Amino acid sequence: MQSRRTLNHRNLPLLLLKAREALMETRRPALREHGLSDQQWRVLRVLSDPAHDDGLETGRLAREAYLLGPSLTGVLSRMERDGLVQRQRSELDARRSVVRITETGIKRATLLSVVVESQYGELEGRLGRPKLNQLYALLDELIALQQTPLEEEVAMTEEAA
Amino acid sequence: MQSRRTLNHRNLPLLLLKAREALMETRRPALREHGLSDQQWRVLRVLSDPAHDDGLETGRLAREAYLLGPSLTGVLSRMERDGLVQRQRSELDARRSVVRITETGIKRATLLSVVVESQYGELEGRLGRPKLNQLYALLDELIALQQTPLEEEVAMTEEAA
DNA sequence: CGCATGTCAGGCGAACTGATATAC
DNA sequence: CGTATATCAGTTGGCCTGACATGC
Repeated sequence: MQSRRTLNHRNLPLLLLKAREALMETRRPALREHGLSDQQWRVLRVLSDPAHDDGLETGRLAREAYLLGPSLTGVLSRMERDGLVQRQRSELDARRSVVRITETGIKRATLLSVVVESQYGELEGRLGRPKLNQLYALLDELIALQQTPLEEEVAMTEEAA
Repeated sequence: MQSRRTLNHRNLPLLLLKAREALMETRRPALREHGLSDQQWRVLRVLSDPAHDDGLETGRLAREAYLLGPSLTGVLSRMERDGLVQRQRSELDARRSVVRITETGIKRATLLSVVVESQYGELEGRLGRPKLNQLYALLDELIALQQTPLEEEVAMTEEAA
């Protein structure tokens, strides 16, 4: 017999949150020592890719750093205040804003990358490369799954298009 | 050759965040329709376990719902305002506060459980039970890992104890 | 007394919605 | 014209630290 109002499944979102927090617990102190919030580090990490040295539109940056537009605006103004990035209007399309990492930002990112990389090394050593890859794969699949709408909805969307 | 300031690993915390958000994207609308924040639902879910019908200390509740003490205080006062829970001082130990779910809270939780359960069913159907279990296991292991300090630190801690 | 428990106070960064300039 | 882009304005809920009252 089934007891009333019982949830039969494990709490997957909570499990994901805990796993993330478990990782961030070792990473956060390093970020904070260098004056970065979680979101600022996500942004800096994207911009520190040399491929973006010529700047990146905020729209694309928001997608890659997984932030909403208005949140990114706030994050960027704090980072600009701290000399980590620079913003300027695009010359080609004046609606767009382009963000570029500064030398200070590069130094900060380089420093932190070393720490983060070493923490990945530690993790790999403990969990093992195969399991880590397995985890990546499962997460990728889970994310892709949720982005695939149900069939009825797909049909409707395609009809509308 | 290695390019400068490159991060060689995938961004696992971000991946975990995206996976969580992917799940919550389908769950959140239901929560919001019933006037619950993510954290409120975590709390309600714990309290809706019939085993806690006689109340739960806020300390234990905080651990189980994965919230910090002061955050829980705020969450609970909003939930009390909305008639979902009741708080009262423990009679045995007047330092402690005991939270109990109300009838309204039970109804709300029961309703939402149905939705959430059906979403798990959907997920299982798409991802497959084996992979889901694999994911649980990997996340459990990851969480446990990070809770295990390094050996030196273990030694130091035990020495201190 | 020291210690544990919960709450309060206050500041903060970010989520989020809706409105607004701007320019394609 | 309508659409797209970024920002602004403002509210909110929660994180977090430090202090505090209370009672073990």
